[in-house]
Amino acid sequence: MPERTDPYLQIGEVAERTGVTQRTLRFYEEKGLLKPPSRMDGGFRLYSEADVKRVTQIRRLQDLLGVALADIKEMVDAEEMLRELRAQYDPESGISEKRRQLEKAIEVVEAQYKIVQQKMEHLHEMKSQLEERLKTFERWSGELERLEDKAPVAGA
Amino acid sequence: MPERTDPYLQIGEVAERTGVTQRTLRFYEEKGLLKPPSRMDGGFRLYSEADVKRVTQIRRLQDLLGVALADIKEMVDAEEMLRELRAQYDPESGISEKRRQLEKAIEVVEAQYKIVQQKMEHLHEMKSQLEERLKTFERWSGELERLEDKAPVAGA
DNA sequence: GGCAGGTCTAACGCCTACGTCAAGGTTATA
DNA sequence: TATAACCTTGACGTAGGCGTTAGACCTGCC
Repeated sequence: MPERTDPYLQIGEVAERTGVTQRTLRFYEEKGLLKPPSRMDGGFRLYSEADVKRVTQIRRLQDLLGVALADIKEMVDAEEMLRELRAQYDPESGISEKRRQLEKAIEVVEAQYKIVQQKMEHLHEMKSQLEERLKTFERWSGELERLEDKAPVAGA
Repeated sequence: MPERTDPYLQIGEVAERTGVTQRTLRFYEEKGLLKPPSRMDGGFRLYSEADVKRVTQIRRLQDLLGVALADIKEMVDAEEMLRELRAQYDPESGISEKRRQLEKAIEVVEAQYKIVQQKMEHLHEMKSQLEERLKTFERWSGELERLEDKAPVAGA
């Protein structure tokens, strides 16, 4: 009788593994970014590995794209729809419903894609500029060195 | 007698041209992100073109790097030091002082550079993943279409 | 010199994304 | 069965980044 369902995790472990606080996990749940996890009899939250992934995903979107949690909710909601789409893969019910969901998902992902692209372009520009500046600095540094050789520091 | 100094701008124009509010401009000044601009006799702020550039620079750092204004202050402070370095380009006074300033500037710019690089790497990953997903969506879309052909929508 | 429209400072407000108690219930282990 | 370690739900607090309002002042123009 193997209790092989999933190695469920308590909130503390999830917090440790994801690097966020327990408060943040409850907060995300409150805001609908994480679906309410299952519970032990006593009320303790039990998270799955999928939840852990979801959290790291959220953090990446926050950090990389710098978008608000409300927008991130849109994105993860779309993901959730996709899970459902993939799960109920019976071609029986609601094909047009599925099409609508799929189109919504495409929309969201494409929006995300555009943000990523724009960011990358702008970052590329910025990178070039920074490289320019670093080169300038090296030149200056060389010039300063020559000046120091000619006129050694006072007190030396 | 040409009054050719600089076409100085009032706060409203700067706000319009940079896309930030007047409040934001005063706020940045308060926080040391913008040096106190000159004033008209009556007290109205008079900004230069350099100030406009500074503002757009600040916004880019905010938007692209997502760093706090305090950190941005460090960056723009370094820039200011460089202006000074470039301005007083007499090799007379304080060579070692200049070296220190230059090294500080290099430090700041390199830090910024690393942030940019990391962001770009992560964004690149994310981009690949998004492309994968879009391909998957296209496949699904095709499958759905075939299903719809076989079993036309109810009500048609 | 009077009016419209722009600007000034000061001060309080607000939203986001959590931090930080407090008081009490749960679980595992000895 | 008791005790340490963990978790629960409130509820208030906070930091950053401005928004908004009030009341007064300036500027340009007729």
